[in-house]
Amino acid sequence: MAKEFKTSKPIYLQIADHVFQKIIREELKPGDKLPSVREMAVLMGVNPNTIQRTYSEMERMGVVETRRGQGTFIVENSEIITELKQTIQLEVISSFVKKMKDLGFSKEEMIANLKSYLERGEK
Amino acid sequence: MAKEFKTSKPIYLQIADHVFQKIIREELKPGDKLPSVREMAVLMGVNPNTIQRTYSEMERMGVVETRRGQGTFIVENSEIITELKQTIQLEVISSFVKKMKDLGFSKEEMIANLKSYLERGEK
Amino acid sequence: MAKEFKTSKPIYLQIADHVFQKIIREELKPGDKLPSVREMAVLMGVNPNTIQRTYSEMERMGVVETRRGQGTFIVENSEIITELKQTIQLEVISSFVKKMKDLGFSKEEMIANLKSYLERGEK
Amino acid sequence: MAKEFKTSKPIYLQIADHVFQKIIREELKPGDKLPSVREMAVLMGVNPNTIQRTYSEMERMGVVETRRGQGTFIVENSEIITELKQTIQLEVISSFVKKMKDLGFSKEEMIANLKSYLERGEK
DNA sequence: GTGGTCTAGACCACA
DNA sequence: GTGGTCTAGACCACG
Repeated sequence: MAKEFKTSKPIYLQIADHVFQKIIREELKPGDKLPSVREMAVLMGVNPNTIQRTYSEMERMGVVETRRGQGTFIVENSEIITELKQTIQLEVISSFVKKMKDLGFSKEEMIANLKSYLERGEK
Repeated sequence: MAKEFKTSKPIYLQIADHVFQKIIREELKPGDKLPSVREMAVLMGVNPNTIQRTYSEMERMGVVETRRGQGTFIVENSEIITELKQTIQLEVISSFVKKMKDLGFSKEEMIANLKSYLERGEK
Repeated sequence: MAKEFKTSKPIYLQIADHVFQKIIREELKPGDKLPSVREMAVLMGVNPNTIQRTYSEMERMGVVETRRGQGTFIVENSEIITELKQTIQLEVISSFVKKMKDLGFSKEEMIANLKSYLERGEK
Repeated sequence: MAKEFKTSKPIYLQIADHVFQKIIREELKPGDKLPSVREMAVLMGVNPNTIQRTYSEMERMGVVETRRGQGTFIVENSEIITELKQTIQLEVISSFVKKMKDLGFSKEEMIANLKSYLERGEK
């Protein structure tokens, strides 16, 4: 399916993002089973080691849990998802604000420039 | 002085960013001489080779020029500053937008969330 | 094998030229894998860092791409070969013309002298 | 007069070329006196050390001779000039031919490509 | 003194 | 295994 990866970011994290987006779009819901490591490896066209890392990372983040002999599942606790989204968003925004401030932009300019970027058309 | 670097980004690029910010803040102006490779290495607490790489990269970007046996200088072309600011800003904003989009936010939400973050007080 | 380098030009660029020639002669084709950094270092009798630099430079020129953990490959784009040949040829010719002009030769003399050299038999 | 130098070639050699061209154009003839090192340094806007090197190099090539207490002069032997021109030209042409051959061009192509380059307009 | 190149050897993330 | 980064220390041409 998706065989092209950016070179700038580790593939295992790109795949995690991919799964994470499916969760956000509710294509994957709490309790759903993820494909096995081997299946996913074939699906994504990568080495199983890479998927293993993806699953480990997602488990570390508390998004996913592995049940011995059964597979990997989205955690039942649905709050974790929204919490996670909040946390990541906060990081993204505060990092953005910091960088723009370093460039010498005021709060108003940040918003204005963001708007004009979005209006110029997305990518 | 500045001896702490993030682990995620190469040190030689972090130092380049550091110089760029000085340029943007006009602490460094067109024609100014940068510290010699060896001096800068001591200042930043890294190996001279690392600074060498920083300077090479900045020269490749057209921000800096080396004059044989004399040192490394900010290019005389004064447009470079605004160009640099534009380029960096574009990177920052597009990266922000991409990440927010991945989190499932619409354009309107991005702006709204940024506003509310800024109103809550900066960090 | 090839252990002799000119002193005038950086070794890492001489090795790049060496690879370019293999590409032009089609001993290396789009998609082909280059020797690993360490292998090439042994082959050319230089330090791995030097090869690293060669590969970086070639990637910056768009001739080569690296795939994480797999190695360095000639880019798939097959136009690259003709482009490369064009670019190098342009450099060679314009450098030649410049030098001959500095020696005080007119265009007609350049051509005439080149012809007579070629007719005397190549070296 | 000439204060801009290419970064690719040592300044002391660029100045030697400059003098050499004057000789070819007969603005400087055998027996003529060159400006003193200090004068020339001011003229070219460089460090006297650099001119010193230029003169040494030209003396090594047999184009120039220094007479103690009098200065630096173009050698009286006028053959040396034409010989020198011949030698350099031979180097330039044979190097050009070698490089073009490496690129896979036949003799006819070398001439044809040189012609078309020259017709496209000089720089 | 300046930047540019190179070696030797190390550690790292990634696949 | 792969490439990418970094340190330590050296030599060079140039000004």
